[in-house]
Amino acid sequence: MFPTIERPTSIDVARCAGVSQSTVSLVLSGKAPGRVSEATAERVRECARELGYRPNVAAQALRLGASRAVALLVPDMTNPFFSRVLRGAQRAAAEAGYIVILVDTQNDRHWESQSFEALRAGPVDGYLLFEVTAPEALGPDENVVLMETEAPGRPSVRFDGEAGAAAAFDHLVELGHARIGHLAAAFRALTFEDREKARRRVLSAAGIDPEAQPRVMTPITIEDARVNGLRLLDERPTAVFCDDDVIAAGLYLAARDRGVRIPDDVSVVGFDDMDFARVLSPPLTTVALDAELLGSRSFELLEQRMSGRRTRKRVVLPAELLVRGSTAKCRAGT
Amino acid sequence: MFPTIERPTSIDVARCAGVSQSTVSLVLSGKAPGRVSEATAERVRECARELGYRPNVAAQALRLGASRAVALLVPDMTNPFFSRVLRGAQRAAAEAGYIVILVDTQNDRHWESQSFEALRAGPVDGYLLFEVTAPEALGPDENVVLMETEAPGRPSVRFDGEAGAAAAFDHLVELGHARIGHLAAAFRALTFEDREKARRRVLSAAGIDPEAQPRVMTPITIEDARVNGLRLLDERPTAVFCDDDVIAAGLYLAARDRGVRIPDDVSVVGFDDMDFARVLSPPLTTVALDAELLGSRSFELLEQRMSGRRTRKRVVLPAELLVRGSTAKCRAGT
DNA sequence: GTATGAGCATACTACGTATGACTACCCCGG
DNA sequence: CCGGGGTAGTCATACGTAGTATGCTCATAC
Repeated sequence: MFPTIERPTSIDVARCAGVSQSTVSLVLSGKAPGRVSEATAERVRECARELGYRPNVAAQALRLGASRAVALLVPDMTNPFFSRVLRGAQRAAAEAGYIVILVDTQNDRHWESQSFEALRAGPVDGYLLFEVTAPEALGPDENVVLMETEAPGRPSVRFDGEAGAAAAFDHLVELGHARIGHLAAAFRALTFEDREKARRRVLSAAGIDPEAQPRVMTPITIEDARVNGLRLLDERPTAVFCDDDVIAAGLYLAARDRGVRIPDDVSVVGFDDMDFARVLSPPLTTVALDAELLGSRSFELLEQRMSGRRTRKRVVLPAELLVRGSTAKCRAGT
Repeated sequence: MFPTIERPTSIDVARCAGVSQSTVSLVLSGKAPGRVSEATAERVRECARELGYRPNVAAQALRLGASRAVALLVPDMTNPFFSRVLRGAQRAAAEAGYIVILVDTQNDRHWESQSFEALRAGPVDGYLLFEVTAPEALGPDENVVLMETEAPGRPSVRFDGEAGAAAAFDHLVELGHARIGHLAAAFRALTFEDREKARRRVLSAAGIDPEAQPRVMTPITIEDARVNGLRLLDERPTAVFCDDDVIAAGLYLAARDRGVRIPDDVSVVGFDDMDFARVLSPPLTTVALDAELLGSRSFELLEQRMSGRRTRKRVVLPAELLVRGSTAKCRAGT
C-alpha cells in the first residue's frame, strides 16, 4: 500500500543460494550442524550478507509467539533516576538480544492502564514494573519483575532503602540534631514507606519522638517541593530529610526564599544522588543508589523467567550515604 | 514451548459469535458498514469484549507490513531534555495509535549503528532521529524526521537556536561585558554550530573580536565541564556563554572551586532551561526550549510521511531567553 | 542384489490477521 | 418467471518464518 522499502526475505536468500527456504532458516538460526553441509551453509550465509538480509521480526514473533521485547514502565521519565534505570536495562537487554520498550506512565493511572493494555496486545514478552499498581491485573504466569516494590510470588529487585534512610537519620542525630523534619513524597510506594519506617526507628532509638517532628508531604516536583518546603521550614527544624533529591532541590529554593542558610541554619539530606546533587550550593548530602544496576539486574531476573525458570528471587541492592556539604553540626543552642 | 499465556484469537471470537473469522476482522477494524448487519456487528463486539480479545500485533504487522511503532533515537537519555522530547513524542504517538521505541545511543557510534540495525529489521515504521549521524545509511524513501539537524530532502524540526544564542549574547553585551568566554560543547552538531555562528555575528556587530575571546570545548557532562570550566576561568572572562545547561552546571562548580562569584565576578548563560536551572545558586539565565513540543511536532511530521504524504517540511520552533540571576552588569572596571 | 543407515536437503504447515473475490439470499420490477 | 441489484456474509489466500516429517542419494554391509 505505502511505498515501504522492500526488504529481502529468506526466500530471496534461498533463491540466491540455490537452496530451499527451509535450509536458509536452518542455517541462519544455527541449527545447521548435522543437518546441512558446511559448504551449503557458508553459501547461504554469504548470500544473506550480500543481500543484507535481516529476518522479519513480525513473522518471527508470529511464528514463535515471542517478540524478544520487554516493556519497562516507569512513573516519570523526567526524573533522571529513571533514565539510568533504563540505561541499565537496555544494556542488559541488548546483550540478550532484546529490545526495551519504555512506557512513561507520567504518574497517570489512566494513561498507565491504557499503555499497559496496549502492551498486553502481544508486542512484549515480559514486563519490568517500577512501583506500578497494576500487578494484580496480570495473571500469575506473566513474566514480570517488580522494581522497588514487592508482591507475593513475584520476583523483585529493590534497594535497601531502609538501611540508607537509617544511615541518613543516624548521621543527623550524630550531628546533634534533635528537631528533624521530613519532607516526604506524597506518593504511596514501598520505597517511601521504608524510609518512614527507618525514620521512626532511628529517632525513637535516639530518644526523639518521631510523632513530634515536623512532617510535610509533597508531590515530587521541584516547584511543589518548594511550596511545601516553605511550610516545613516554618516549623523551625534544624535538619530536614527529603525523600528524594528533587524534593531536596525544592527545599533549597524554599530556604533561599526564607533566607535560611544551608547547612548553617538547617541541614539537608536527599535521596538518590542524582547528577545535579553535587552541583547544588552547598553540595547535597544524599543516599546514593546505583540506578543502572537496578535496571540491569531486573532485566536479568526477567530473562530467567522468560526462559522458563520460575524464579521468585528477591534481590536487594545496597544504598549508601554520601556525606557532602549540606549537613553540619547542630547550632541550635548558640 | 514456554507456558505463554494463551490469548484468544479472532477465530475464538468468531466461534463465540457464530460467524466467520473474516466477519470478526471486518467488524473490529471498522469496515463493517455495508458489509455486516448492525445486529451481527454488535454480537461480535460483545463476544470480543467478553473474551478480552486483543488483536495480535505480530500477525497484524506481518499482514499489513506495518507495526504502528516508531523509533526515537537520542544521544543521551540521562539528559532530562530528552525525557521531555520523549514525552512529547509519546503523547502525540499514543493519540495516533503508535508506540514509541526509545533508543538511547549513549553517544556511542558503535552502539548507535547496532541498535539502528536491530530496528531496521522491521519492528518500526519510521524514525525520529535526534542529531544522529546515520541518515545517509537510510534510503531516501525511509520515513524519517530529523530533529535539531537538517539534511537535503528530509523533513526536520529544530529550534531557532541561532536566534536564542544571539539573544543571549546581546544580553551580555548590553550588560557591558567585553570579554565573553564560550564554554562550548565538544560535539559536532548543527545546533552548536548555530550558536557559534550567532556568537561571531553578535560579537562582531558589537565591535568585539570573536577570535580574541576565550573559548574552550568540553564534553557534555557536569564533571567534564567543571574541569574545562577551570581552564576557561583562568582566562579571566567577565561573562561566559555555555552551550548547554549541563555545561553551565559544571561551570558553577568550577567557579566555586576558584572562588569566583556568580554573577558578581562572572556572568553565566546556559541553554535549554532544564528543570534544575532555576534551582542553582544563583538561578541560571538560560535560553528556554520547549522540548516536548519538539517531540510532538516531530512525530506529527513523521506521521504525515508514514501516511504517504511526501512532505519535506522544515519546522523551526522558537527559542526564548530567560533572564534570571546568573547575569549582571559588568564590573570589570571597578 | 538388496537392506541399512547416515547425510543432506526439501515440502509443507501453522502462527493470526486483513481483504479481494465470491456466493447466497431476498426483494422488486418487468 | 426471470433478471437485476442490493445486502449479508464466507472463502481463500498471503504476509515471512521455524520446524517437523519426509524424501532422496550414496556408500557400506550382508
